[in-house]
Amino acid sequence: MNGLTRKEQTRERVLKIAARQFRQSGYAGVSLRSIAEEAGIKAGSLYYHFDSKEELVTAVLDRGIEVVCDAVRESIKALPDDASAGRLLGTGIREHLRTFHAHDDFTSANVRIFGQVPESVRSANLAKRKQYDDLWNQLLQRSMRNSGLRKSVDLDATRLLLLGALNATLEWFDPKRGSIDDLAGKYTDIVLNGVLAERSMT
Amino acid sequence: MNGLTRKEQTRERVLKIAARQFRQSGYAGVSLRSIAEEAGIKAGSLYYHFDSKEELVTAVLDRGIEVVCDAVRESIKALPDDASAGRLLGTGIREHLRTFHAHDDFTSANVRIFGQVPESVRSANLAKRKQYDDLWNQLLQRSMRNSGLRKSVDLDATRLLLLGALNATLEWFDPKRGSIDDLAGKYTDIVLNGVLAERSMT
DNA sequence: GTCTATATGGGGATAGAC
DNA sequence: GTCTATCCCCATATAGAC
Repeated sequence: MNGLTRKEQTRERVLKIAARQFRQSGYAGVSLRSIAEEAGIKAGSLYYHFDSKEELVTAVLDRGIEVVCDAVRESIKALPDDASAGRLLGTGIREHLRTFHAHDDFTSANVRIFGQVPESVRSANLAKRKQYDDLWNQLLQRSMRNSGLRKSVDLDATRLLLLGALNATLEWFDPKRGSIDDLAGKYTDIVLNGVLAERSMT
Repeated sequence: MNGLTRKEQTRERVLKIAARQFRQSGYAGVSLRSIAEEAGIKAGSLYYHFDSKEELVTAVLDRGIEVVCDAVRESIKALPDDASAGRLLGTGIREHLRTFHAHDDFTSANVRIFGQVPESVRSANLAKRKQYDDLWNQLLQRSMRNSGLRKSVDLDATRLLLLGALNATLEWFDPKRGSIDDLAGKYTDIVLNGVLAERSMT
């Protein structure tokens, strides 16, 4: 008993398989036949669970954002009001990476195929992406308000640099060659303190 | 006269069209018919220029790396031997972004579809990717040798963070809302100096 | 260099049986 | 819930005319 009806169980199994295949082969490179085959059913049966290929890929893309957005939001809530900029950003970075790689088929499918799905699918997912961007904007503004950040840094650029770097880890990270938390620590250190031996402000 | 034979001109036109379509629709989402149609020829005629779809996409992927690798290598060569870490990294970052966005259909196609092309195509392009990674490793080691970088920073992590962030700009950068050189300056400042108001080394 | 014609196989989606 | 059967369309690649 896991609280899911049989229908929900099958839907869940299909979603996971679809995410992995979309990640590996792209949106057009995956056929409903191949998803169904791996799920142990026939292609026509998928239409009992999803109205179309577009609805199926929409569910995959949405989950890729939701899991990370929810996890980061909750981890930040648990911090004290006066948490330092380093603590805020370190927590956000670590939690993003942890959740990202714990659901890597969904998150990677999102990052990889977002730009190649039909327009209606893309715009539906864009709303969720904006929510996650907003969460990071709040995080950065809170860090700035506490006088924790240099006043000359551009918060939009910081968010874009950071999330771009974090998302890119999906393309190379291998848990056999290092832990997620080590990686989070290194990335946090670089972004907080920079790589120069002696700062050279302009 | 641009020094290209008629055959080479057509091949060049086809490559540019293919790059844009692959970027937008993914590898499997692009048909030779649609490439040919946009190029003003018939699908069968493509086989006079390329042996297969795989050979065509290989040419697109390879150029996406080559243009950037060549540009960054040349820009670094022009620097004095004792160039500072800030100057070395600033130049590399700026030149990467400039070339990346000057050939964005090729570079974006590479970033987006590398993970979804047939294995033989991917491994052929991987050799070129390694060359570019090596170039950045040299750049970072030279910066470190000049005692320009903190000894505790992990150079592999720095390279991965940086190139990940730079590549991700393809997904959002809009020249109408800011210049490439401004962006390069902001990214360079963040990576060199960090975002914290006061450094907190661990 | 590009064309037309064709071989061969796979795609999303639907209808109705069970 | 899942099946089979089917509609209609599109894919890569080749052969040979021009």
